[in-house]
Amino acid sequence: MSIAVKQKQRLATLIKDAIEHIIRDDQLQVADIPEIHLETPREKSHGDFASNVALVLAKPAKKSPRQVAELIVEYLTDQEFIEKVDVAGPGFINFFISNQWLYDVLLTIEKEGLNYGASNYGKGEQVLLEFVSANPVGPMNVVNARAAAIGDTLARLLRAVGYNASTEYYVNDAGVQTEVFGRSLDARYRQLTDEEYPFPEDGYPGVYVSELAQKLQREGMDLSSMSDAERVEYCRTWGIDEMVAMQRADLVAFDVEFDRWFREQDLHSTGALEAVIETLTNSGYMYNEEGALWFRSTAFGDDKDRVIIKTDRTYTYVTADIAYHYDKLKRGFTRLIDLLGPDHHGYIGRMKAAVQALGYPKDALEVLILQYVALLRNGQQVKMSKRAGEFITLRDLIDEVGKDAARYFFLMRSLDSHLDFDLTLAAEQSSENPVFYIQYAHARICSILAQASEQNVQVVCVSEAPLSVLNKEVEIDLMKKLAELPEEISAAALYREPHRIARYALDLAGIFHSFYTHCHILGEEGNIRIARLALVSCVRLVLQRVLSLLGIVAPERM
RNA sequence: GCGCCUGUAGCUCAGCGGAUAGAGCAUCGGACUUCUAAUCCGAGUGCCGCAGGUUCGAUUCCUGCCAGGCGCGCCA
Repeated sequence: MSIAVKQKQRLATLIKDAIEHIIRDDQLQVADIPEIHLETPREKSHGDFASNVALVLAKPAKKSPRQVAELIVEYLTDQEFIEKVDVAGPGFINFFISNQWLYDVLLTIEKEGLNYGASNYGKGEQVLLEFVSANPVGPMNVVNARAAAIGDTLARLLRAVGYNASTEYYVNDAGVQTEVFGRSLDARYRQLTDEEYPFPEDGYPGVYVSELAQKLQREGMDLSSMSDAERVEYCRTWGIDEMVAMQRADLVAFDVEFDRWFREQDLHSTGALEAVIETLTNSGYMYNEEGALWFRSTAFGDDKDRVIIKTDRTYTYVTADIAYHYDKLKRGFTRLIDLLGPDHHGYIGRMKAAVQALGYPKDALEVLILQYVALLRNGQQVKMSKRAGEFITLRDLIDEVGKDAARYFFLMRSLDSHLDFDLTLAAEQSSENPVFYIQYAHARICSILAQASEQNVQVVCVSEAPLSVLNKEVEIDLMKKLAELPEEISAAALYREPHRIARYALDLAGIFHSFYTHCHILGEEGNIRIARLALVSCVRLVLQRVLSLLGIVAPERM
């Protein structure tokens, strides 16, 4: 349990004891005591922690909130660590407590190091996080890039709170689009020797297909002796393997590595679709109508039933997706998280229905919807046309603004937010760019610590440092911020809100920069210097911790 | 028509049941003989889309409406 949470519990217990005592003395008539909730007020004059119990208790007690608050304060047993208790505003009880807990935070950070803030909420539960899963017939776009950053950091967060999280990329290598892709590649290949050769009307227009054709000419098999069908099939499989390899390489450059790349084709070749259809049929959720086989997803709240086998006896894409999710569940994952684009929200109902029809609980599947990204350059929206094959890819983004800035910009907003990504700002290496602001804080600390060691300044471990000299306002602010991290990590992981960590990093860097200006370290002597060195080394560890959760480099020099 | 997301400072967005609604950018004015000025300090700005409801208390929860984005196939 984090130090901050411990303080809250300590105070909550005191309050509860006081209320019980008040009831025993018949000063207050209430049926039961509400849950005592302690919060950290944003306003410093409201103390270190505050409680609203009196406001909640006022009505059942038929007294004014302030009267209740006064009564509680009166009954609080004296504690050494409590310096002052106020009743303020409409009836809040504000606690001012001694700084010892903040020094304990520093000790904890030193002890836990880069694991600071970890917990065991997940208790090792097996979670499978699926994200990106872009079609292997084209480069990844900016929504895929956003999904990559969010999904990857979410996985890191889930691991930090004790889940056994795996990541997976589903490769749609079996659909009709892959056949179109095969024909497109074949046509471009033929055009290398025959300029007149026609390009399919429904073909993929992007230049990457032509580039792939040139690579095929250099490295692939000789296609001249093949039949038309053989050529297209070869182009399809060879081309998709190439595309997948490219996607994987781009994601690696983005510091996103998947535990597994799952091929849809494997479901088809192992008979997984037939198997899942049989399972659903045996459970009574399938019926024939108008020459097609339907899944009664409305039995679980979906808008309409879904076709599983079309009249032409082929499967719909939903069929493979159901088989895929069944496969995930059978592998022992008790919670599946899918991170999808906004155009897939209609898909939630049918997949949740499928999971239930297969005998698993409804919330075994959790679908997170990511909203769109608009790219801005010099204040103008960047126009993209998928038809013309003109759009900014993940690779372009990394080349233009760098991996760290790109990840930060995707992670700084909530999933629900329609993100405006300002390329000009992200590429800027200046104070306006939040990424550099955070990294600069880290570099500054490294510089101080390096100079301390050059100058043979005594650096002791936190447990031996005279921490009680850390009592200036900005020092307290800094330690309080450090104390918040464990709760921030839990909230970010459990509510699937990675942007909390991006914001936390920015806040922490801001307080550090202010501290840096107001409090010198190497220029000071004795206890102050020793204690501040201990403090900044803790700040450095925490910055490293949050940057690594965000997948952003913590540079030693800038 | 139905569904999802959004509407908060000039701009981009936090906050999502509590006390005087915040941050960055933009604007203006200060601070480098001392650990990196990629920094700091100060200044001001808000019918929290509109209207009801729940509550001791609503930007936060509920309902309706308005506006914007995106979906709604025996496509994937």
